[in-house]
Amino acid sequence: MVQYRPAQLDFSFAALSDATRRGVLEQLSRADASITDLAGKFHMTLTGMKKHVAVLERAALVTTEKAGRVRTCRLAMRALEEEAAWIERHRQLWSARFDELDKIVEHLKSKEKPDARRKTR
Amino acid sequence: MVQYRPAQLDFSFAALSDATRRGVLEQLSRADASITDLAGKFHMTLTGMKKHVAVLERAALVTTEKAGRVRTCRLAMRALEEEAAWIERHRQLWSARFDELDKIVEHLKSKEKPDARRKTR
DNA sequence: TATATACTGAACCATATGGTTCAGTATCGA
DNA sequence: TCGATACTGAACCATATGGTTCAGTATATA
Repeated sequence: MVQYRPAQLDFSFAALSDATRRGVLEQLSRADASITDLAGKFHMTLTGMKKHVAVLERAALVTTEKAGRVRTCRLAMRALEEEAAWIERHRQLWSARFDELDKIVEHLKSKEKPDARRKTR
Repeated sequence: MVQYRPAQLDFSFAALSDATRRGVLEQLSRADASITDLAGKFHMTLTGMKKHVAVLERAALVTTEKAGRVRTCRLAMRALEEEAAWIERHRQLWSARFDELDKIVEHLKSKEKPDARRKTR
């Protein structure tokens, strides 16, 4: 039931492109935290941190829930599955392509061997 | 010898956060291409496509070389290794954390069983 | 040599991002 | 009930992004 709208990957890769937000994810992987906790840890105003958390929520990497005054942030269960899938798919495509190139290079090398030392560049 | 400056991940995740650029990577995984090729394929001006390619180069996902009039774009060999590593590391951290939560949930469930049907929410 | 091709760079535009401050509102605890 | 705490929202700011047009420069080609 996961929506594969292209925008989803846009949002999650964009969310991962900021070191503070990657830090927040790392932090949340250790323990849930409030906005105040996170703002303190990353030396930032509450408002600033709230924006980062909003970006992580939009990317569905984090969920939050407010109880009383405190909004608690936690990792989303599905976190990073889609992103890992995209990257893995492409790594495979590409390594296939590089294997091809390797073969071509090997082929060229074997043809060169007979009269080596022709053009170095 | 790969530089692990934090900015590198910033650049590569940012590069991946745009559907056009992901499309360009996909295209390049099939064959090298000139700026003109790519601009045509993605219905964009040369100048616009050149900017996207510049972003992919900054992220070290693509390399380019100019021969005569034509600049040829190709995938960088190292492409996506670092990004995949980051994501995998975190997927592991997080699944560990979710396993913990599962245990806690199981524990609570077993305690609840005696008098189930308490609070549905 | 003249023309077409392929790119490059500057300038511009609208919108997004990453941060702030300031002025609230809501809730907790003494 | 009063003060402190925790967040929220609006407004602002500088810079980045994703695109364009226009005016070049360099290279192929007829």
